[in-house]
Amino acid sequence: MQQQAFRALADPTRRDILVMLRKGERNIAEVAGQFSMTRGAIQKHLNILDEGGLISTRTEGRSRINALRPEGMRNVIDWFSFFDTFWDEKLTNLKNEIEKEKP
Amino acid sequence: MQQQAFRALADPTRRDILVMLRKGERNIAEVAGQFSMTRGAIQKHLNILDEGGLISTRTEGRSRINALRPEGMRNVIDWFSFFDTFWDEKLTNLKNEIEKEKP
DNA sequence: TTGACGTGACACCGTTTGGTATCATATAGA
DNA sequence: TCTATATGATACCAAACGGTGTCACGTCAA
Repeated sequence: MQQQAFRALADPTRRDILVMLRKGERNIAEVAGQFSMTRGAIQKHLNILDEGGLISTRTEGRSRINALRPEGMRNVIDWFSFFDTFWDEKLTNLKNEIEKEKP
Repeated sequence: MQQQAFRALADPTRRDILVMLRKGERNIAEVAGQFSMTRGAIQKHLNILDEGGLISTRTEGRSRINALRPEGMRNVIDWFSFFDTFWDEKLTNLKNEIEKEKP
């Protein structure tokens, strides 16, 4: 799953989608409207983001709503904590803060 | 360059190499010795990590020494600061701490 | 100088990825 | 019901990627 998250983040379009979703949830067509790319391509990107746990999706009528999933980023942050003691401390603290903020 | 860093992090072998380099710098053969993969493949991975700014390399005699480059991670952390205010504050503080630690 | 060693640079191959086009399904609304 | 809309699924293509093998070059040591 962590691997899926890193893979999802490797594509610039997908990172742009995440930045876009920061402003609020969107269905596939709305996301696709912001990119010069077909809906099919955007849908694939959204699927990959979902597999990486970076977004959550739910179906509402005939729309599929995509929303940011901040705790999915924890999988990425987790990895960074492998580094030296300095990083480890800083990132562990950060993770704890994120935990506390979760609803 | 930020894109190169994300791309470099997308491969599990490359992430393992970074974790390995945490223990100290290594030449190509030494890195390759830890993986069931040819030296050529490892060399390619090291090149990609270098392009992403995640490691630094220097030639010493006939050896090429690869070392972790923690500030290269900043390019990645920078991107995460695009998210919400909470994340922005936490990560900005983290970045500042890293800045202070730089020699 | 000779030879072993570490590396850089290619060429090559199979697989994956990014993107498009197309068809099928399901839902909202007149 | 009929129609337009939003999506899911699939096939397909070109390009990029992961990995191997090979050869040439520079460096260290005898």
